[in-house]
Amino acid sequence: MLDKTYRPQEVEQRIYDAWEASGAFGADVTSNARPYCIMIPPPNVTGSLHMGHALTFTIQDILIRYHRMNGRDTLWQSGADHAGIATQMVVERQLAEQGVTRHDLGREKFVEKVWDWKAESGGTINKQLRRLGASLDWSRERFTMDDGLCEAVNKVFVDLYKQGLIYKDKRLVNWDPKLHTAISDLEVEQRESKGQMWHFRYPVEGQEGKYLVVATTRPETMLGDTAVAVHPDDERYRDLVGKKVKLPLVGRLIPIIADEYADPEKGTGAVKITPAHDFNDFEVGRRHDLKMINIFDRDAKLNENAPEAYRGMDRFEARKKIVSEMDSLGLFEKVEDNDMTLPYGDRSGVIVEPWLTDQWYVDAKTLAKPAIEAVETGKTVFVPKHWENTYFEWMRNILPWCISRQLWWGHQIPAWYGPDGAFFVDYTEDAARAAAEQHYGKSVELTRDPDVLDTWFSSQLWPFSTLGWPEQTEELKRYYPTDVLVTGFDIIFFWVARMMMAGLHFMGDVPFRTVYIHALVRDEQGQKMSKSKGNVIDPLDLIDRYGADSLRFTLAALAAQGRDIKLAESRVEGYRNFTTKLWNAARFTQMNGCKAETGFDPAACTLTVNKWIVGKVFEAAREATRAIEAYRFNEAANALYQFTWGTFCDWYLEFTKPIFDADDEAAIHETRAATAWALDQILKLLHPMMPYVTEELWAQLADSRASLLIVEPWPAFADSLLDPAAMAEMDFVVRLISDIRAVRAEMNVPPGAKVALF
RNA sequence: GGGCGCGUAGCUCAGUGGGAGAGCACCUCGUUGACAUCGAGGGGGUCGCAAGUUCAAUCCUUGCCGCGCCCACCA
Repeated sequence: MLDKTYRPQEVEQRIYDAWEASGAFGADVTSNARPYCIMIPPPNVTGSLHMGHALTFTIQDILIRYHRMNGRDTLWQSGADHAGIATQMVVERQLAEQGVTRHDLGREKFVEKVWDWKAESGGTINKQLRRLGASLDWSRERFTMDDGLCEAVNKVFVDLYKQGLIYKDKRLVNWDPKLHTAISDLEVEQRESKGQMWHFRYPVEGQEGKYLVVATTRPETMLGDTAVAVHPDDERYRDLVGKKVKLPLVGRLIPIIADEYADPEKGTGAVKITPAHDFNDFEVGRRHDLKMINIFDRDAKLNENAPEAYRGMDRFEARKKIVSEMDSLGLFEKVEDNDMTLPYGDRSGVIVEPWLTDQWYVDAKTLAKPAIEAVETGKTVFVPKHWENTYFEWMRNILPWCISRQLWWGHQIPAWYGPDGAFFVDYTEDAARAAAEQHYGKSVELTRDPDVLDTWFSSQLWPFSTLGWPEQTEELKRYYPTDVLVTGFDIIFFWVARMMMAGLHFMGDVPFRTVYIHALVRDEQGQKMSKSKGNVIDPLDLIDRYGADSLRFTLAALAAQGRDIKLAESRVEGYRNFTTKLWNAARFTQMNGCKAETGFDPAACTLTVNKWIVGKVFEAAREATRAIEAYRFNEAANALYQFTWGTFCDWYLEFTKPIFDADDEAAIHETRAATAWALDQILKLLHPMMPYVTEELWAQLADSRASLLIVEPWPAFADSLLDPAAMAEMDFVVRLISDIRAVRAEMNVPPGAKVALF
């Protein structure tokens, strides 16, 4: 006999272990079944399960379990991302506690430390994913820095280089002065900020007492000014073009140039040009062949190109000093408040600095073309569709992708430098050496480029690198392109777009047929969850208290398309009650001797009430199927919830009571079988969303039957199962009883008292 | 500046060209038998505002207001 309540804490672990041990999660590359593949968005190796993970992996697991039950050979590829910056920061922080920096250790030792850290702490999220019930193929777990994946990264880099799609360039990058690395545009976060705009007088050369007034939000960069620009049509300054101003504090003479970049409406109409420290100024500098004077070091402190008094000074201190110096020279005109957005590094939280460095770039514009076309022609479809606009918008305006990072943890760039700085990019050091020898006519000392690649450079290969590429494996042939990618909108640019580009370029086909973009999970008030706000709901805590199934079902029920999920704990509680309800319904059937009967034919039921529940099962199954196929998980969840509670428990089980209490053996027999059958269908239908409780009930309701997960097909029925006459009759009875109850309530008829209706 | 999404019951959210819904919360009644993590019943909403299309609009169109997000720019 079943216990009175379901206690998930006591069964989940055991069930998961049994599933995993059975090998049922594994893909079978030799199978004749149609494949179905989802690539897990590899969580950061530093990660631990947060609510966003819980949502995305629940959805993926629902899809995987659903298709597995439908007989597909499912591959849900597991693995983790090495997460360059994030991981390096974690390990550096640990070292800092011991008063050690990575430079004290040296590169090799440091990287060793990171691997040690990974071995010890890197598996956290995988344990947590198991608790959620995720049926990933753990046997194929990959890491973005596995040997095979490293080889793929290496090949992609060298191939693209040889195709002219990767190149080295000296230009401005977003420099993170805290982490001492370049970052890509996407890793820069624009934040609103109240700034100020200062107006300074630059004395015009040879015209005593005449000034050109420039406005700037960044006074400290004036030390690197190499021109002042005015608009060619600006009457106010026309006579000054071609003349020079004397840069205060520095003494350098810099030209006044005409360039359309200067906007007469903004500031004073005259803009100082600092080509080495501003993206727009850089372009102006290129057009006018201006000198580029770099005045910052890697910490964004003033360097030797600044006047002596400023050297070594932090950029913001320098700003104050410059303003006060200009003031005392009588060259400060005014300052006004100015709202602006400032660029912050998304990892470091400090303001990034445009800085002139040598970096490696991908020609994303070229790679984007087929990726745009693939979505335009529907080879890959976004669900919901409107995310395609976001994708197009970014892809059509894509800029070169800076892929080199000045870090130690990651894929080191396969480029080697000769003594004179000439470089050789090749698949192996030997090949590079050979190329160098040919170039120099002798063997020379080579040094490898110390930089590593942006983490996303390797994750963009995930859909095929995990399948063994560049080897032409059976897996690659079988599972690529994958069926669906499930992810949040926040990484459409970082990851989805880049997988599209890489997949099309190297595999000649899209990496996935469908991209399902789900919502963000927010707190009850709609705030983004964050540690600093203290509003984080920990999915593991919810699993502890309510069970994994309750959390999963809640997330599925709230996962409507096109809206963020505001998670209220009361919802989880409500769905926990649902699992209890289901459990007790099963207990009821057990108490009444209902057992699954082999060979039971639902179409052969004779009692109207049984025909009715068979028809209702049919309708629920049809609706759940339709909803899951359409990625409408909330509709599937609600349909099954309403059917299980509102139809099966509230009505059908009540109707069976008088049958079981009477002594019509034939009726009792049929009803027992029908009840057991209907409940079995419910367990199967709920299994993708609530795998644990359904598996436990499946095992307890009949002796020695095999795991629900392993053998049971998803319920699909012929239309003939629906008996319209029985459905109409019973629906009428249900409505009639409801009405009678309402009337009795309205008339205040005491329970048990009889009332005549006319 | 460009784009996207959202405003439905006290709260969290579904939904549809023709009856306005669910869960939670609230009120009334009910515990010997599947389930109080429950059952039966109930109160509560001019579906953001305005105009238009339509026999009919919460739903379609336009405008406005409010909220959120993304991208770009920012001397």
